[in-house]
Amino acid sequence: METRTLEEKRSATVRLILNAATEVFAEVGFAGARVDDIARRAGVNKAMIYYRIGDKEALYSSVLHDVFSDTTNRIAGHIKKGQSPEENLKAYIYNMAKTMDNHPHVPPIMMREIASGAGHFPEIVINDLIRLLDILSDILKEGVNTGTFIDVNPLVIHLMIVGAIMTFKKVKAIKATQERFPEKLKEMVDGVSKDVSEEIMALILRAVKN
Amino acid sequence: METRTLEEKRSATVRLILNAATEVFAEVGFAGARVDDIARRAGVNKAMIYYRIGDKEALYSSVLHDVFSDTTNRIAGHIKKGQSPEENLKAYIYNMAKTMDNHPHVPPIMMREIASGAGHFPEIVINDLIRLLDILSDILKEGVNTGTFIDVNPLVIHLMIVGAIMTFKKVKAIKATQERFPEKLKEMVDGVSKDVSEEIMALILRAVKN
Amino acid sequence: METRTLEEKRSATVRLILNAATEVFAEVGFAGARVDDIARRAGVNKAMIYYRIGDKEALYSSVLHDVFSDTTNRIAGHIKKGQSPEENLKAYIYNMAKTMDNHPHVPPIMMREIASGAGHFPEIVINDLIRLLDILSDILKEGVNTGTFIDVNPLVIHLMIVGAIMTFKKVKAIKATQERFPEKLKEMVDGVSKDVSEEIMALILRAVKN
Amino acid sequence: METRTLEEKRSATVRLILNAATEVFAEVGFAGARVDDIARRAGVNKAMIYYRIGDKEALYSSVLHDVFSDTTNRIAGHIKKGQSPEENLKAYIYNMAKTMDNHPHVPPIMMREIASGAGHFPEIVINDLIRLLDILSDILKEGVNTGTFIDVNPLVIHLMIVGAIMTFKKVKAIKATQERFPEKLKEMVDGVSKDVSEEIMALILRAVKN
DNA sequence: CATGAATGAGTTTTCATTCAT
DNA sequence: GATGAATGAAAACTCATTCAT
Repeated sequence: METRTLEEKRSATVRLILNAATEVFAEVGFAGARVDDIARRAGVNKAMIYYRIGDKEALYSSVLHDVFSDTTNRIAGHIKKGQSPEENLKAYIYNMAKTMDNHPHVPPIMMREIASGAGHFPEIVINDLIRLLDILSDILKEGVNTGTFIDVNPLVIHLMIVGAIMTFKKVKAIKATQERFPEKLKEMVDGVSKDVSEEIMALILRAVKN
Repeated sequence: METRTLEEKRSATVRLILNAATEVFAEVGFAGARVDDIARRAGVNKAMIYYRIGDKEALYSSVLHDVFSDTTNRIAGHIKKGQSPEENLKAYIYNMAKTMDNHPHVPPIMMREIASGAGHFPEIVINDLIRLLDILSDILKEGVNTGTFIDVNPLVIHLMIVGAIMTFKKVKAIKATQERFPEKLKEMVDGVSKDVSEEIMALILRAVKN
Repeated sequence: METRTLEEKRSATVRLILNAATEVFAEVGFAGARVDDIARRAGVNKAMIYYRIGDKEALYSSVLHDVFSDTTNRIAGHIKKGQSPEENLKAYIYNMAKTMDNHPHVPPIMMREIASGAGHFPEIVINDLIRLLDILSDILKEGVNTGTFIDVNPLVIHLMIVGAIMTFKKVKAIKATQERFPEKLKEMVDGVSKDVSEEIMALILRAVKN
Repeated sequence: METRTLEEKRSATVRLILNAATEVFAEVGFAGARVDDIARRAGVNKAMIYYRIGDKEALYSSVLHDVFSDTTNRIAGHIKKGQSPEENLKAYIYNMAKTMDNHPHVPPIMMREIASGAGHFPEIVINDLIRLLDILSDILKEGVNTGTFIDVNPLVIHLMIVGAIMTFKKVKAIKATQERFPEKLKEMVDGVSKDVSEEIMALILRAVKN
């Protein structure tokens, strides 16, 4: 006796598919993913994927778009004109880390995308990423203007931040899963207070502060 | 007129296979790689791969081992007791970047490995990585002892360095290939003087120096 | 403001479906036809086809029946007792050609049906065809009786007529569509005065006239 | 202990595939054919078809080429300069019929090809057909020059011949298979002395002779 | 040693058909 | 009556791996 409209029903199905696909693509990448597997996890018929979204590539694009589109919005929303460059930089890093906490699929998908030359990235996702870099660039520029920051390349800063967060979170996840995780590494991972973002924030600020 | 021994011929064949396989795995990952393709690029018969090395997984392990084994040695060789922590940290970063220049396949393979939970990493490679972290850890510790550095987590530092280098080099490579590369990004990439390692060295030093 | 009765509405829908189906079956044959495609072209919901007509085979039968039923009537109506055998034979050929002009889907459907062993032809259609041959047979017999024609097999005559008309019309249609249509063929097609039926009429008459 | 060379083995496999494919395409057309079925009939692994020939379309093209290429050669070989136009026209018709006897798959394949707009015909096959028409055209022209024939369109003549032979042979084949074959038609088919080619030869000659 | 032939077991994709509303 | 959602079954196609020579 569910009283959902057709529209609701459809988008619910699409949601199930995208979520399952995101999971699978994050775990094993595009080539490693099995459409069968995605359908099973989504609890829908395999043909439904083709009916609603399209072939495997279209599905992957949808996932990329779905996953990255709001990431940028989320971060952009926390950067404010009134705040000091230092506060904004902190917000940038903090929200980046938070987004990756909430969307644990983003790091692996992103890493693989970069690894394979970003060939799958749809225009729109690229634009999101650029918007993100623009935001960081503005923060850094303002910092330079106010004499707070030294002049640094925003891309390098971004990569240091993201590279560290992304990989750290992934390594931590691996640690949680694998029993044969080396003791030495374990210590290092645990050695990080509360959250990496704190540590990274501190380091990046030291690096760029005048 | 061939004056090569069988042994030489064999290892030459193995070399061809490993090189081709490294290329392919770097480009498209394990799941995306086609044994056919590897054989074709190596210029050897496909059955030869099975005869000499084994199945696809064995081939991948061989590649991982082949690719990572000397990376650590190379870096370790440049860290010297007599040098100041600052100089050693610089050497660490510089040689990391250099290694990735010489082995452009390392970044993508590594990124994908981390993305997929490092399930393929053979023990020996893990050990290499730990040895690397140990080296960095020692450098940082000595820096703390001599009052040069503040106390930071070596893993986070490592990831900031490697994440930035790896991704930057890959982004640069993408820029070189894709024509539809966005203008904004192009500027940022080109904005980096000569080599990223310089920029990163400077930033990391500022971050950790007391 | 619709003033159509339900009955009218229904038959209008059925008409849309049959027309679309005829088109599609003519273009790509039974196996090549997609129910989806037929529904889309008809502008009706796919389920409607099943509701109103039945499965794909039932649809095909309906189309065959729909397409062939009046063909015979049309031709039969033009053959008259009072006319000379020669005039009747001309009428036979002329109306055959005319029918195929008005029902351009008949030739391809018929050709394919024959090609695949006429397994789909419903009894009623077969009977129509036989009635047609009977008509021709009568014309030829009367011609023999009046000393006008020599004794020939009506089936062979029919096939010569129909084979030529059918294929010629199809080749002409192909010429109109394909740009890479060979020059030589183009000339031959254009070499035919006004209508093939004229040419064929003349030839067949020469062939059978005493 | 078969002592065939690799080359022989390969072409034997290709032969098996092409023969099976020809059969199946002739029976059910391109869209109706199942690659699985073709492989089964050929007694080879399905993957072999893709390995040796390519996808279903490539297979179909190969079949068309295989089937039509020697048809033309066969007919061309029987047309001689020294012979009278009348003899050559007879040879044309006779050998056309004979070829279709030996290659019973040609008629249905051709009929379906024409029905679907000859979209699959590879250039080379089209050229074969044109060569055939050229031959007929030359025969007819010479007949006109020597005063033997009236001036007629070779394409129409060709279609009358081929349409009649093709369809007659197919109808005869259907008669042999189907038990519910109508009595009337049966008589007409049986009414044809020995071979249709005789009947057609006579009729066409009457039609074109001066 | 080396290689081309061959294949079993998937994997992606399509499509006629049914169902729930 | 009509329609969009959904699916089972099958079809096309791929690929790691083995085999015979």
